[in-house]
Amino acid sequence: MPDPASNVFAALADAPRRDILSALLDGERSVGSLVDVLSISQPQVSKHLRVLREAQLVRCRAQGRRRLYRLEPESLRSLRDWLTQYERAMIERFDRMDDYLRVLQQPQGEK
Amino acid sequence: MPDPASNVFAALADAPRRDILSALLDGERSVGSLVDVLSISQPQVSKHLRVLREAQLVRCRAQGRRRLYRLEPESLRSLRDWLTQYERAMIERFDRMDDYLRVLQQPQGEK
DNA sequence: TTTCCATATTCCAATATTGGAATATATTGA
DNA sequence: TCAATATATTCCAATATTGGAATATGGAAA
Repeated sequence: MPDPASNVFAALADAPRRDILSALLDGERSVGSLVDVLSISQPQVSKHLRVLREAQLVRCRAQGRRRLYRLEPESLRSLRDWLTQYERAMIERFDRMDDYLRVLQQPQGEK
Repeated sequence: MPDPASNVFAALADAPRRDILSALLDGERSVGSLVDVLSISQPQVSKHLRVLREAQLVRCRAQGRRRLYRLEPESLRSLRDWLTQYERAMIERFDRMDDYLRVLQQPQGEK
């Protein structure tokens, strides 16, 4: 899965990983602290963190023998950018016509 | 993968499926029209559409023997809502302190 | 009804992902 | 150096996902 967008979505497609991100919402946390908060084994947490790291969704710094993980805003921002184009397209269509007219709309792009 | 959020992210984790969504940006399209635009086989397109349908990312209506697919705004909107909580948390933190202070910040939630 | 066209489904082999258990690495303290 | 702590990695069996080929379904036209 080489392209960055696929990595991000695949990383987010697993509930335990979203739980990890959610636990990082209020700031940096060590791996052990994540193990305590979530009910996942330490090796699993480390594996999930690796996936999140490779998707650039989290960043990690060492402090003594702990690794402190925090959210990486950049990756979430590019996700938002991806979403924005769809929202814009929807809004344009909603602006152009109401629901009733949309039902009557001809399909586009047929050969 | 039973929860809706995981379904949405998993559906988006595949580039061909994002290509399909992108092709639907300017309106409804039949399956055959998608096969022409993207370079994927018809059975593959149908399979991808099924995944997108089950994630509620697209809707389908029949017109004669064709199936016309279009984007489903609701699902994208809930994705945006999920994102928003992270953006809010980031913005709050950025408002509270600049980068230099963030480096000095104590980790939270240690036992 | 028979045939054609558009789409969906099934089967299969290859590949990827998951969780658990065990183990490895690295840092700290005695 | 040795032991303890924190985290990461590896190995394995089970399960899931992918693409291709073949086939099935269902509507439309003759």
